[in-house]
Amino acid sequence: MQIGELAKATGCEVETIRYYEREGLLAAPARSEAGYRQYAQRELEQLNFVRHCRSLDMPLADIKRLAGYATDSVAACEDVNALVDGHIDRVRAKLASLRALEAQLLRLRAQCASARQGDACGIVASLQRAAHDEACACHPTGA
Amino acid sequence: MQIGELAKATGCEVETIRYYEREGLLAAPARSEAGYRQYAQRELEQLNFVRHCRSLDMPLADIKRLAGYATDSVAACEDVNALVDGHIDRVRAKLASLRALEAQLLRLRAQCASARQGDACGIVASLQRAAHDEACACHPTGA
DNA sequence: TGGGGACCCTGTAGCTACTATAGGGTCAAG
DNA sequence: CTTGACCCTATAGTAGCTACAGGGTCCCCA
Repeated sequence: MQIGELAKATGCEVETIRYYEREGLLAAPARSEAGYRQYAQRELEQLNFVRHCRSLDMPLADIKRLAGYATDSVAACEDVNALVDGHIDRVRAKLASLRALEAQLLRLRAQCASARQGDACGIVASLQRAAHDEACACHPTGA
Repeated sequence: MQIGELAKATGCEVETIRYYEREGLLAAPARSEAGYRQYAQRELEQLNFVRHCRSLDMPLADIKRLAGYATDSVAACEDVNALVDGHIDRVRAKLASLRALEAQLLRLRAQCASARQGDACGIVASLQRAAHDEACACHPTGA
């Protein structure tokens, strides 16, 4: 299998495959006489493993470690769990901050008309006021 | 005000301030004889505006446009709303994908013991099985 | 046999929003 | 006159790709 076929089979761009190889996530494959990469079923599975982990948004470094455990998985349970738990924590933290962000943006969005100053859009006015108030809080005598 | 004081006043790193200036988010300030940047209240507010928008996770390009509307805000309402709405959409899409991701990760986490194969951690086994199944689906005759 | 198009190769630069150096100059205190 | 804190520019690094540039290979069709 050439790299293009592997790309089609996995839904992964050719450049991305070469990138994974450079980064050590995929073993360097056999080469044809002309220097073309030659892949077999094994490498297809390896790449699918990586893509599956990436679809779970795991960082490449974590995937590298997981792949290591895949060949030597005895007693790696604790490490694997720690890794997955850490990832879950990160996802949850991001979720919490995005939820707060959404609420803030919706509040801001509602300012368009309600905080309008003359012809100026209330959103911009609101953002400016916040910046001004913070500036005054920093330099109480400066205003 | 020197750049260090501005940094302290806004909670923004000195390098970040210089970066914003390079990127055109902050106007180039006056300079002392020695070439030191000299900031006034106006620039403090400008930077607070940027930081406030960044705390809403707006991309720098959006902030640049918003800052433009701040000085010329008449009739910009539609553009501002489109910009904010677009950002809200992005945040919501990210939220949805993160929620799905969290659920997937929790399912995966539960595999540790339940999908265990011999001594191997069930999480790794589960990821490997997924990769294998996808590989077989791609090449039904190849397995 | 020659030409074209599809594929492959390496190496490097770009993206976001910073952060962190390297290598220098300036300024005020002691 | 030195020390230390500050400032300057320019460049490289971060994550995970993506997109070239500039070349080689392969295979088909006439």
